Amino acid sequence: MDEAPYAPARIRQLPSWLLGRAAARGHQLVARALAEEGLRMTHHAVLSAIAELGPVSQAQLGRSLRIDPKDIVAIVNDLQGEDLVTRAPDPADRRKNAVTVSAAGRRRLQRTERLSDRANEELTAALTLAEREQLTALLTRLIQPEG
Amino acid sequence: MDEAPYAPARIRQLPSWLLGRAAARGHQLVARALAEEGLRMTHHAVLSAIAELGPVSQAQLGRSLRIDPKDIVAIVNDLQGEDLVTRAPDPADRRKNAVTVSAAGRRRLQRTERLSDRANEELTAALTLAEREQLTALLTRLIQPEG
DNA sequence: CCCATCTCAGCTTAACTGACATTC
DNA sequence: CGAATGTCAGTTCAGCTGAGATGG
Repeated sequence: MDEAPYAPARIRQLPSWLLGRAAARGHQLVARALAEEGLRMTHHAVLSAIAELGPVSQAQLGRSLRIDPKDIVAIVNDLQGEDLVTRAPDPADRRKNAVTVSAAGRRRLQRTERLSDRANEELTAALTLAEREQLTALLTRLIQPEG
Repeated sequence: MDEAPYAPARIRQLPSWLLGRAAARGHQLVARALAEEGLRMTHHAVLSAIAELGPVSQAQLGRSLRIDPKDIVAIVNDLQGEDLVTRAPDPADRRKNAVTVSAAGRRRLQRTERLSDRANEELTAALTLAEREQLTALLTRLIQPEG
């Protein structure tokens, strides 16, 4: 019974299943690496986006990263609690918050980016450089709403 | 401020991030499709694996699908509660349960497989057939422990 | 004795739903 | 008025940890 084949053929071919397993492995690798700096994967992504997009509204952050804007609230709360970002009312549109990375945030980001890069390198260790680029391109098209 | 570029470049290139977003989209599509038949994605995968691997132990199911054997317990409980599978002690090794799909399980599986296939087709609609095969191959190698 | 299998209780993260006040 | 933004409370699913009982 235990000599059964490696993986059931039906399931093994489903993109949704493969994506789920691969994402789980990736999340595990990256999350463990980032835990060293006390950030979760989503927090690191949001912090990185804030650093890159300059003063940015929370709604815009959600659209950029395809994260529910409601979840951005809690994440920015956490980042602000560690003084990694600042949240100020946008003078031009008082509904919005202008979120900006702090100096401490940039320093932390520098370290977490190194850890994240290393974990992603480990995740794709089985692939050649060209294959990694292929994978990136395919996944990017997969998550675009419009082809 | 809201004219910021589509996605932050730093994050957009990380395999772990792309996998997470793509998996989230795939899970949403498939889960909603399967909800029509009252099965969750993991339940459908386990049911499919049981049907394919014949009488199989829970530990073997976990290894095949890369699911924690402890989570298999609850899933098989649910499937058994709906009479989709039977769980009998393995006479050859009394530690094990021999899990088998029932007639009702096969009927349900037939319907959920159609729904699942349709959702996966929708998930990969932006890719050509060759690209889908490429993606499947790359992801498969990504989740293999060895090379 | 060591190892594998199964079960249980509980936790964490990520993502989602619904409702609501504020502002454009 | 309708639409967008931000906040709050609660829910679901997947995956994980630790502990323990049984059997090979």
